[in-house]
Amino acid sequence: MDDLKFTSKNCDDCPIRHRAVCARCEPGELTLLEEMKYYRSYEAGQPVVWAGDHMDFVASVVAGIATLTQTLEDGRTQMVGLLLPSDFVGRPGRTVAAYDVTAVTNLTLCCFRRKPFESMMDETPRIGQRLLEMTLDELDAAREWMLVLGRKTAREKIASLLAIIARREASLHLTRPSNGSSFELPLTRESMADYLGLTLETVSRQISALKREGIIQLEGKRKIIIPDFDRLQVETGDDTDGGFLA
Amino acid sequence: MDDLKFTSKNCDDCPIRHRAVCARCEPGELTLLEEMKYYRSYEAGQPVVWAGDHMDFVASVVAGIATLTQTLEDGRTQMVGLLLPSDFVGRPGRTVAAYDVTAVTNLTLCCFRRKPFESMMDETPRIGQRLLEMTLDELDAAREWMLVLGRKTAREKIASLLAIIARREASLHLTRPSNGSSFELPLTRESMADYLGLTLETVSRQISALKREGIIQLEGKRKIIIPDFDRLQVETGDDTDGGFLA
DNA sequence: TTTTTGCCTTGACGCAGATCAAGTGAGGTC
DNA sequence: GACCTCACTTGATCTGCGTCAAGGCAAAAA
Repeated sequence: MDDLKFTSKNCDDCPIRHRAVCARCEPGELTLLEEMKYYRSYEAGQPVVWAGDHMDFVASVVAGIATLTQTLEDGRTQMVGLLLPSDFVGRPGRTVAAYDVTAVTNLTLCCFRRKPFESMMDETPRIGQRLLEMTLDELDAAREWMLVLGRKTAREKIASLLAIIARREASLHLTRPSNGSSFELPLTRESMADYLGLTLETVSRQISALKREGIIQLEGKRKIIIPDFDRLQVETGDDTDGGFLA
Repeated sequence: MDDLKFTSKNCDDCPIRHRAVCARCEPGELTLLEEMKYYRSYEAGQPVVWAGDHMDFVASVVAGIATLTQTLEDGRTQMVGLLLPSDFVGRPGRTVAAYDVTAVTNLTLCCFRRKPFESMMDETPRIGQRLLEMTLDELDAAREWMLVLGRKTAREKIASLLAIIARREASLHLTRPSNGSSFELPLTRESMADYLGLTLETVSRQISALKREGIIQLEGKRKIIIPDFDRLQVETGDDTDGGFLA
């Protein structure tokens, strides 16, 4: 775990920046939240909760990456969400986890007990509004992923995933994805397969193919370099007019 | 179109029951909403909006069925949502439609101009709360569908769709899905294929197979009878312990 | 009545991706 | 140094579903 220092008593210099409850808040507005929050850490690979477990807290991701997955009885697994720092876990008004949550890397959560969080929400409409915004964004992401899962080829799926990670990586540095950008893959081949609705062998083969054709470069097994982002973008099968939503 | 009579001036006897804004509201609380609402009708097959269009209203479905779809440039189509009466269309804070919305049957929407709706939301936290709940439900549905799209076989996909429709149908009559229940399919084979990430031929073949094996019965092409709901449930591949979320 | 149109079914065939299986290579432990 | 394990790669084969093509049937149009 990183050496995060959790000393702040108000949101402005809170290092956590759990988007739902801290970003943009009025100074002093969230004193109660500050008082009821606490932290939990998980090792890479550890489960956070299992679907069906009782869950008496909601949380936001402080550091690390977690996944939301669903599993059929025969073991088939589908990842339904990827949780990055500032993402929200759990759902007000529900006491039972709907999905398996697993730490992919070492993970720190900033937790709030459910009950006080819910009454806080009642008193501070701002929190509910932020949560609504975030949930709508997640819904859009889920729907975009439905298109990927339902209609794209294995190759397009891989390209889509890489493009999404590259874009997200770039947005951390407040830039557009550019040529020559590189990043460390946070997921194993198997996790990628679970996200894309493929097998790990197919993931491996398609990554090899993209590499062979020079669309991506590999350093080791996990570091990806994208020499020409537009070329990768073409492989996703998406509209090329760069049409981001206004 | 049905002969709905839109005469009511408050929510209690409003025949519309747009869940987001009317259900459970305090009498008189939503007078402003009542004043700013208006209705639009669409014929079966008509587009409501195209992705990318400017959209100056939000709405809820009064009668009929609509679909949300996404399309790749080469024409591959994926349905990402099915809108039934009381479902909400559009999104506060966004002026551009993210998906194609199409009327499947004849359709009536109850619309609110965006601006007044948004200020109404600011003044009436209850509306935001309802919208958050609904959005979270939609998110769960989208994620459940990701599992269907990513990991289920064609046969399981069809069974899942039929089970969902049967359940929804039953809930309209406030019962659990029972043996011998029947319903009219609201979708063509092609729309089902778009929803399930299949081709219409595969949909047709799998429906024929389920019929041949007596798991479903057909009357005409659209009327489905389910002699034994548990047998259908088995075909979905889902957990059998009937585990609904608490 | 015949023709057209929209929606659906069924068959034959091919291929993308799953499955099964063997092998590689880096890091860790003894 | 020898051995193990874990993540990944690659090959051979199989198969579920897509693709292409030819009807069928009922309602609407002519």
